[in-house]
Amino acid sequence: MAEQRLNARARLQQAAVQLFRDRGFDGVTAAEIAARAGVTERTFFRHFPDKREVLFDGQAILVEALTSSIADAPEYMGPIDTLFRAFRSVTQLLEDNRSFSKPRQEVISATPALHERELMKLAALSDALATALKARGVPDLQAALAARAGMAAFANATLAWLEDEAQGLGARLDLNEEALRSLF
Amino acid sequence: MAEQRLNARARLQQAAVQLFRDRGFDGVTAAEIAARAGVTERTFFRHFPDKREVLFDGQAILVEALTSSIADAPEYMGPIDTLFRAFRSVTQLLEDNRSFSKPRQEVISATPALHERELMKLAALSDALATALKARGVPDLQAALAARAGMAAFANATLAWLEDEAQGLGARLDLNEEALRSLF
DNA sequence: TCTCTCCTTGTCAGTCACTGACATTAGCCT
DNA sequence: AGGCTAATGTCAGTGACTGACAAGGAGAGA
Repeated sequence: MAEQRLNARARLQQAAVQLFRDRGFDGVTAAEIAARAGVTERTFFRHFPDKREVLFDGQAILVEALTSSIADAPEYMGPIDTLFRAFRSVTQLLEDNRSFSKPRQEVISATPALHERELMKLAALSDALATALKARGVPDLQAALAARAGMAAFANATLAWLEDEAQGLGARLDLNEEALRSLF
Repeated sequence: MAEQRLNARARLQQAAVQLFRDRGFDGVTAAEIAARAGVTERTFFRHFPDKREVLFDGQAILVEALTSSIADAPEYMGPIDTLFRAFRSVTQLLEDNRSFSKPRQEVISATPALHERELMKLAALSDALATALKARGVPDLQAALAARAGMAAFANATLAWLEDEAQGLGARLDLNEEALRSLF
C-alpha cells in the first residue's frame, strides 16, 4: 500500500485526464475521479484546491527553467532577445512532454472554465518573466510589456505546435518572433 | 412594479458592488445580493450565468467602440498605430465611468476568482481586436500578436490610471506606447 | 372590456463543488 | 511494543447553480 500512498496525486491526475477526455470536464464529478484513483472525494480536494487544478501542475518546472535562463543570459542582451532565448531553452523540455500535453490541451480548449484557469497560469508565468527581467535591470514598464508580448508569442507557438506537429516548436517560435518584430 | 421589472438587472449589479465592497466577494452569497435587490436567488441566476458575471457587463460597448475605431482607421496605418488610435478614442468613455470602474476594480483585484474572469474578458477583447485588424488585411499572426501586445499596454495604462488619477488615462497610454516601442 | 399570450419572476427540489472537524490507519522511530 | 507523523476516510454542512413548473403583469387583439 506504500506505493498507493505515494502516487495518489499522480493517479488522480491520470484518472482526471482520461475521464475528461471521454465525458468532458463538466460530465465528470470530482467523486468519480477520486473513485477511479481509488481514493475519496475528500482526498482529491486535499491534493488539489479545486477541480480544475488537477490539470495544472507542471507550471513550476517551466517557470524555473525560463527564469533561470533569463538570469543566465548575457548582460548586454535586450529583453526581447533574452525572452526568446529562454523560450528556445525549453523547447526540448516541452517536446518531450508532447504526448502528455496534447490530450490535456484538448480538454482545456474544449472547456471555458479551464481556458480561464489557463489564462491565469499564463499571466502568472508572464509576471514571473517580468520579475526576472527586472532583476536584469530592465525598467518595470518595459519588463511587464516585454513579458506579455513574449508570452503571447510563446503561447501562440506552443498551441500551434500542439495542434499540428508538422513543424517543430522551434520553427513555430521563429515564425512568431519574426511576426512580432515585424510589427515595429 | 413595472419599474422594478425593468431594473432588476441594474439593481442586482448595484447591490453586488456594494456588498462585495463591504464584505468581499466570498463573504456575500448570491441569495443576499438578490435579497438586497428585492428579487430571488433564482432571478439572479437568470440575469447572470454565474456570480462573477454580475461585475462584467460593460465590455460590449468597449468592444464596439474599439473595433469600429479600428475599422475606420486610415488604410495606410500600421497595426500598432491603428490600435493605439483606437485606445485613445475611448479614453473619454472610460474617464466618464471612472467612479463606477474604481470600486469595481478594487473588488476584482482583491479576488483571485474575479481576476481570473477579468483575464478571460481581456482575452476576448484581444481576440476581437485581432479580428478587426485582420479585416484590414493584417496577416493572422501579426494581428494576434499586435492585439495581445496592445492590450497589455492598454490594460496596464488603465490599471495605473485607476489606481492613481494624478495622470490622465491619455498620459498613461503615452507612457505605455513609448515603452512598448522602445523594446524593438 | 375581456382574453390570450409573452415575459419575468417565484417556488421547490436536486446536484455538485468545496470545507471543517474528527476518527482511523500505515509506516517509521525508538 | 509504543508512540509519532502524514495521509486518508467519514460525516455533515454551505453555497453555487439548474431544471421544472406555477403565478402574475403588460400589451395585442377580438
